Amino acid sequence: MNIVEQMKERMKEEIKRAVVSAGLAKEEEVPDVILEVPREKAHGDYSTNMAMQLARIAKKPPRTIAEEIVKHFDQTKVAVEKIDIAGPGFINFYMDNRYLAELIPMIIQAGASYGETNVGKGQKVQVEFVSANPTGDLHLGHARGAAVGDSLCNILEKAGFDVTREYYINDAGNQIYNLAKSVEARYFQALGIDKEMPEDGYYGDDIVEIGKKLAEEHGDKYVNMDEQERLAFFREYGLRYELEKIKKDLADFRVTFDVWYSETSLYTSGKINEVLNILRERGHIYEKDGATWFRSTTFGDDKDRVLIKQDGTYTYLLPDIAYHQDKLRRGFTKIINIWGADHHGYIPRMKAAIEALGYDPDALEVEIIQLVNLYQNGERVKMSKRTGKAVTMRELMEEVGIDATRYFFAMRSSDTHLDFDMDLATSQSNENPVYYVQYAHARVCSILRQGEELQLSYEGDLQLDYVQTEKEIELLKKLGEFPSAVSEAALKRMPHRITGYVFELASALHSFYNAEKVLDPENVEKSRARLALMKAVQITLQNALALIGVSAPEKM
RNA sequence: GCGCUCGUAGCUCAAUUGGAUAGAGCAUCUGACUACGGAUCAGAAGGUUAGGGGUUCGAAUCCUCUCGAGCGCGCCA
Repeated sequence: MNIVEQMKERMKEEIKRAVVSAGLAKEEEVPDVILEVPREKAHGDYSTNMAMQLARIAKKPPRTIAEEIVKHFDQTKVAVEKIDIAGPGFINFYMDNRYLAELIPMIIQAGASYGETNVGKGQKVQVEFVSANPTGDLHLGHARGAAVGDSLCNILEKAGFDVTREYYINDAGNQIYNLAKSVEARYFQALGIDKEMPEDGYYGDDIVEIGKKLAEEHGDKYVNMDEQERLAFFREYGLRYELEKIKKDLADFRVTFDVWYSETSLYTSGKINEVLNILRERGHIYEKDGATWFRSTTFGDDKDRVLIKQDGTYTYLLPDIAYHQDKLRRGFTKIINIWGADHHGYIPRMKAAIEALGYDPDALEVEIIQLVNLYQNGERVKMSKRTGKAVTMRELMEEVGIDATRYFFAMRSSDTHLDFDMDLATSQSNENPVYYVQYAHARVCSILRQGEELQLSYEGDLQLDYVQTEKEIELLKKLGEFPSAVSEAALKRMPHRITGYVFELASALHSFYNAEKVLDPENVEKSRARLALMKAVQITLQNALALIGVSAPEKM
């Protein structure tokens, strides 16, 4: 807990004490004190709505209550300079903000760990994201999921959760058969032999590549082979090729996973049969029309769901239920799935399954990522899976750059539709917010370099009294907010809060920079104190950018 | 037809989850120290939060209806 948070806690306690000693409510009746930073600067540094909340309990008008609270509030206990009552009964506190300078040495000492909190209390959380089928290139939507998922994981870790990142590989079922058939067709075509693509084939360039590669490496070796044998080989080959490509794309996007979980492994390990038996024993299974059904309507789903088809094969749902049971058995008390919007209708049946297995359905949380529309040259680029003409994640990284792409996706709340403007994201100008933040960092680095050249050090004893102008106080406040920004973003699963935070911090830095000089050869102590402030800003910018997977360049 | 998500400045998005005069960026307009890096800063203008009704001290946020958009509604994954 840093100084800002400590002060906030002390303020809350003092407000509560004042309420009780004013006789407005008994100790146990006092609602949780909400202490906010008002939007308006004119409303002070902190503000509470306690008087309004007490209106019902104390049976008095809010403004009267506010006056009594203020009367009993001991300013000397906390660094409060002035108190106002405003509007319908807000109590506004104006602080003596000199204490904030203590943040500087604290942040420098914390270094890369600054911003860490323990709101997660070590809770074991599993986050499953991307999980794209290994049948083609990752595209725009996957990129958004990857950026949001990875940022969320970073944030959760920073906030004290024990996070496992997981990718579910759909390497079983129909689509993999289609992959094998598609590879087969492209292989024959590469050899100049006419062969039709399967009906639900994959038309991406990557499959064409695989066909060529196979033809080059193995010639016509597979042409006359037994079809089953041939398809089995192509299946494995295609799968491995696609998976390696996905891993490479994601790693280059700065996204790595702890676990790559194979759907096929659920078949071979017997976990599918096991979960089926459990559901059966619990009475949630029935047979109808030659198929096996899960009575998910018992748990609020629209209709019951087929688990085993007439032909004896499994639907997608069954292994997925087994997978989710496995997650819970591994000791995760919270499992977060990040899904594309086209899967949102799937949530009720998955929750139903978890409940049917005897777990709390709230253990599963699904974050929906809305679809991305791509615009280029002012026109909407329509995506098509069939023609393989979708913009791939690889293209996006190469054309737009990793920093800009990750920042752009992390910037927006993920539950809204997103228009991705390629021209804007590619432009290396002030239209692009990522440069604004990175520029702030480069600027700070530059100042620190020049401080070194002048033989000025921020190490050792500092005279922090020099840090006191309005711009510096603003900057310090922002620095102090970082840990609570992390906690908020983690608890509300909102990575875009961090993007917002880092932008505000950059803004405070630029504003300070234009108003005050850091290096003043005439005043060594002042320069040193301000250099230390710059160091604290540098650390915080780096830590915040790291959370969203954006680099912090020293020069641009 | 039913369900889910959504509709906020000209554009792209926020809004501390029910709080004060709804905020940023871009675009537009006016300015800035012969620049510790001008990819910056200071300021102006821009709104009936799609629309109506309701709940209460108080609503962009909760309830309801209408309009509009996207996505679902398979023994596909």
